[in-house]
Amino acid sequence: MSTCGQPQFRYTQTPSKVLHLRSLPRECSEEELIELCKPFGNIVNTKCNVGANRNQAFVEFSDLNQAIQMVSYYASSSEPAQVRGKTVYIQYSNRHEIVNNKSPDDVPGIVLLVTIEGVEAGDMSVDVSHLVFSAFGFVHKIATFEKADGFQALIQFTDADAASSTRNALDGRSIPRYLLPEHVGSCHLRISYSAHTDLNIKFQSHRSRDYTNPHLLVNPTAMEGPMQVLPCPDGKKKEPESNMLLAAIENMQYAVTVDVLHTVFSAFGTVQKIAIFEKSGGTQALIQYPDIGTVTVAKEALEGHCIYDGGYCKLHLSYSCHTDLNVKFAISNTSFRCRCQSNYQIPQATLMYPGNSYTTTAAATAPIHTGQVPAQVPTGQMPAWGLTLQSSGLCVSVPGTFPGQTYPMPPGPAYAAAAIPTGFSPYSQGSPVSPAITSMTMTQPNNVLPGGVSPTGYSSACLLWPMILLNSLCLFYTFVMIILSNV
DNA sequence: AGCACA
Repeated sequence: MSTCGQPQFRYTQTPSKVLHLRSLPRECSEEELIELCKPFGNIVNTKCNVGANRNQAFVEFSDLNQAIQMVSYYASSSEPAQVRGKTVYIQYSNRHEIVNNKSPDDVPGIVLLVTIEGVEAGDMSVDVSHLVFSAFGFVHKIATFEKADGFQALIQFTDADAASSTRNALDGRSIPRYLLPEHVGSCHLRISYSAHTDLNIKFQSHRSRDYTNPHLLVNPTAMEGPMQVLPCPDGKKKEPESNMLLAAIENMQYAVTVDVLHTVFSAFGTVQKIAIFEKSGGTQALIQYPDIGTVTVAKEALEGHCIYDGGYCKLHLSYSCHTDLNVKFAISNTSFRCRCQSNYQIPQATLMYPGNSYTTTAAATAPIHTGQVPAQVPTGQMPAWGLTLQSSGLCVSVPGTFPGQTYPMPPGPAYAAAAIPTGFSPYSQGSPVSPAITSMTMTQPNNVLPGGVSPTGYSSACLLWPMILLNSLCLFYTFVMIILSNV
């Protein structure tokens, strides 16, 4: 008959290492929850957004005493527990452990959630993400964002197969070092499925990309970067030596992309940043090297030369008065009409460089052996690692084709020699290209330059497919590098 | 503001 008349105490009687929190702000994140509770102990599990209003949560401490400390602290504190300034109420749960009976991580989908702890958003561009994840299928969309504990990206594939093989292959692995800034410590990928079914990318920007829609507008705010790198007024052009090369490109008969410039200028050392812009009716570019010496070498070697045979895209080089490009976002493709590239450490392929007697093998040399000035390489020589991957006999999915399909590596370099015409896009050299890719690209007469030389820059009329192919092949290299770096 | 498959 003891009618205590206070049924609410029922919930606070038995201590539990699981706490029940209510009156949380809407969409309260796990991070915010942990932030609130971690001063009292070790949190081993959480469950957020529960209840009809999704404003309740559970937090499980590793030890009962930790839960007791938290409850008793706020029971006697004059300051209530708060999240985003909203008072939350804490009590012991009537259960003793959190059961996450449906972990969303295990529900397959086409969108992967990728976390890289210790990597900040600025360290990992969308392009690098694209590079890494395209190895297993066509990446449709990418959205990146910064979390309290690191960098996260949502990667959308064509189908669940591509997503799952990517997850299986890359979860727990690391991104090749050369794709990230030097100061980055660990770069282990943690991959789970996202609950998203279709990412809604509104703009192409430094944080998000929709590769299925090349006509999507570039976020105007993201354009600030390239706008800030406009060169000095003409009068100030003749500045003392600097680590920045200003290139005026004359007779722009063919597209000159950051990829092309990167390939050309990487022959002399590591290219850190590239920006292309229009200036007084002409095209100019700024190429940033780590040091003045490299600029000097590149300037002397390339001054007056043409990127393409026949006097096309003639380079006029001078020292820029800038010392550091402020590039706020990076796009490695001209297809978005925003040609600006920062932290350009993506492996590129060989570019025929007529007008000079050698071929730059940027793929093999520039990103990996930084600062190296390669000796002259005979035209047509394969990048060293192209050979390596071919002889390794690995079976991988060839990007740019149907995801999930696997192709055995053709033995030896004969494949490339047989399939690829002279002067074809350098990406094909030393890389196993599916016949579908080869023929498709070859049927683009616009890609073939006088003298049989094909630029890596494509005519603007057919940007999408070449863009995908280029990126995909590039990514394929990266994927192999991931494998190699993990064996 | 009061206990769970989002």
